Amino acid sequence: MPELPEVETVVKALNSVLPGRTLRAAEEVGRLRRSFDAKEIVRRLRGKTVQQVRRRGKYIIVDFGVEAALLAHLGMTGSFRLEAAATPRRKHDRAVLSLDGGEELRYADIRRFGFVALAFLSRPERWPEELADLGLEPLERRFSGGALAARAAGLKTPVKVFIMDQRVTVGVGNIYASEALHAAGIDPRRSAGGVGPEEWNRVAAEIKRILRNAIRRGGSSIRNYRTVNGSEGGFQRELRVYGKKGVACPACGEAVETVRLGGRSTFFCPRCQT
DNA sequence: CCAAATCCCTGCGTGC
DNA sequence: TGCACGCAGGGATTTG
Repeated sequence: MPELPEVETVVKALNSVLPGRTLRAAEEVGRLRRSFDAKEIVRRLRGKTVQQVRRRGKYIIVDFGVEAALLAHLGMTGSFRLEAAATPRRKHDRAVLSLDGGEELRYADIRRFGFVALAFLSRPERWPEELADLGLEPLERRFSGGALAARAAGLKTPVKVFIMDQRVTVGVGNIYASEALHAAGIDPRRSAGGVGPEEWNRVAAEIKRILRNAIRRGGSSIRNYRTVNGSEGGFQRELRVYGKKGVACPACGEAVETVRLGGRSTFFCPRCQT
């Protein structure tokens, strides 16, 4: 399931192939969470050339150097492929963008939790308005233990739910939240408001370290995640608690336990997370 | 205002 | 082999 490292990997791959390519046509093949309005996309972007591909949290923005841009979210099972137009389409392809040179950028999404849609930039290089409420980028300098502590003050919300809240920190999803709290030695069930300053420093540092490490590995391929060329990431081999219920904690040997927080399965070691 | 619950969607693993 | 069922979860929406 795509979180920040997976989205970052996809953005890097798109950036190596899309800039300089011109949009010729768009076609909706299946419904998504948001409408892929092919007619309107063509009206605003046909003949326009991709300038760059960016990321904000788990959202992908394709810039054409004009007010209109494409905004995409991979949801749980979204993926992009760049293929020759003659290559047969696949069962779960939902949206197709035809480019110059006889190639198509195809968006596939088994469960339709993601989307590709038109978005508008108040001015070039700014973010679409619908991303205004997003929180700090965890790999930027401003993201720190102090910033997390300030936002968490007085909150009863479980710390794991808190660090997954996209209004606080972007890009941390269910896998990396469990992994970061394990590395930081914090019990995911504790209330965010009760976590101490030094503990927040550890949480922030571990989020940064784990996300960077996962980006180096090309993300984690759990279930359906694939990068643009169809290959899998490698970070899933380094997961220490996620998906490991009953397995010995790599740090202390205690069996990993699971609990539901915020409606999501959460994995933790009852001995080394306190 | 906040937090918890529900929904969306499809594939996969399990039990019978 | 087939079928019912539970589970996976990011984010929007609904409910309490």
